Amino acid sequence: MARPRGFEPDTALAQIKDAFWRRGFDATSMQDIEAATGLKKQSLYRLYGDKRGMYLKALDHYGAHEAAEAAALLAGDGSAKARFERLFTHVVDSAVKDGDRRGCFLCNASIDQAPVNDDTRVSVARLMKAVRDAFDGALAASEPYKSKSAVRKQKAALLLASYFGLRVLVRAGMDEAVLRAAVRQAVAGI
Amino acid sequence: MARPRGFEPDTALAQIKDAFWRRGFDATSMQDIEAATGLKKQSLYRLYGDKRGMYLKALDHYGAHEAAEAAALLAGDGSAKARFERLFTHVVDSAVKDGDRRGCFLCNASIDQAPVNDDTRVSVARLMKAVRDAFDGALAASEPYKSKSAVRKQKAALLLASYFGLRVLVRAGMDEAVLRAAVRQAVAGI
DNA sequence: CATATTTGTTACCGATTCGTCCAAAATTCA
DNA sequence: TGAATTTTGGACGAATCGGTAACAAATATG
Repeated sequence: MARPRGFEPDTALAQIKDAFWRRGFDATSMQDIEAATGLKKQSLYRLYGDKRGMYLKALDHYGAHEAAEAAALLAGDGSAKARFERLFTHVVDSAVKDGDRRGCFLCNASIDQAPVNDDTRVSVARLMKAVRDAFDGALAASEPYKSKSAVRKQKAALLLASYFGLRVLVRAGMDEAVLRAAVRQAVAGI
Repeated sequence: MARPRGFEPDTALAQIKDAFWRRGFDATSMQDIEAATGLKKQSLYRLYGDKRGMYLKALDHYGAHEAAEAAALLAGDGSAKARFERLFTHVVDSAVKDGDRRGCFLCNASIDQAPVNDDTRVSVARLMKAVRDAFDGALAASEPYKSKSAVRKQKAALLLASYFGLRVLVRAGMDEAVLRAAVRQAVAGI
């Protein structure tokens, strides 16, 4: 009894996410979002609320897909070292081979929106915690990290910093040589 | 034969830098800059050109001061490990004790402006190269890095990533425990 | 003192922003 | 067919944006 929706809300949200991911919150106008989705503002506002709502939903979408995919790479089989090598190499490969220089949406949001918007800050904190847990879990796959939680915490902290830093370097356009070197050294220390 | 300037251009630029540092390029309006400096737009435009010019000059100011100060910490005396411990500990201390959660301006610029603005991208690349050189130089203070440039390059790459990642975590509001742990593990690997 | 030049202040410009409102067209189900 | 609901489209508004022009105040030099 009602006209059916002419598009898929989830793929539209994925397109919104991509727009925010590339250019950040402020530099992405509603016009940009209309162009990215092929929809009109009316439909967008009705479905996702205001621009901030779209951004937060896009961030959640990132957590449910890209971040979860990364967590899956860490949760696979193999030693702790093998798991992190998988993740870090994947990051550099997609940057170099696919030319994906968007970096990490969570990382981008941490820098340009978390400090100025409360809702974004709590979303970022929540997603960050999930990433930390995934890192911790992957380390716990091998000794001595499995039994020694203190050294595991410390190692996980450095891996977390290295991971985000790597993705900053990717977005900054750093040369492949440096990215590869960082990955090699990071996994060598596990 | 002309009226003298009623303010100090360098301190005004430092205030402009602080504003952009905190909120990024887009979220910082000319009104914000007026408030930060206590000057009127006319004086600002006359002295620094347009908003983008102010941003680029602020970025340079960061390179000449904060980044140079960090390089000085690395260029002091002591072993390579001691030098990086100095730098990394300083980062965490200023975040925790002084409550400075602005993060790294160069890192912030890499994420929110370098991908969308050419001038910013070249400035970022230039500053990033200076940081890399400083890291490489500090590593070369100790063996085996002094003689083995291959392992030095690799180690420097990870330290660079760890450094930027650490500063992202700072801006994201990460707990002191994690920051300290990352620093301990980072210097332990030197 | 007078003139020249820079600074500081106010007003204003056109463009763009996000968001709302309203009406017409489209489409499915009763 | 008619009722319900969505999409589309434009118009609109209030606010803010970056940037410019014009004018008054101040000061150094002649």
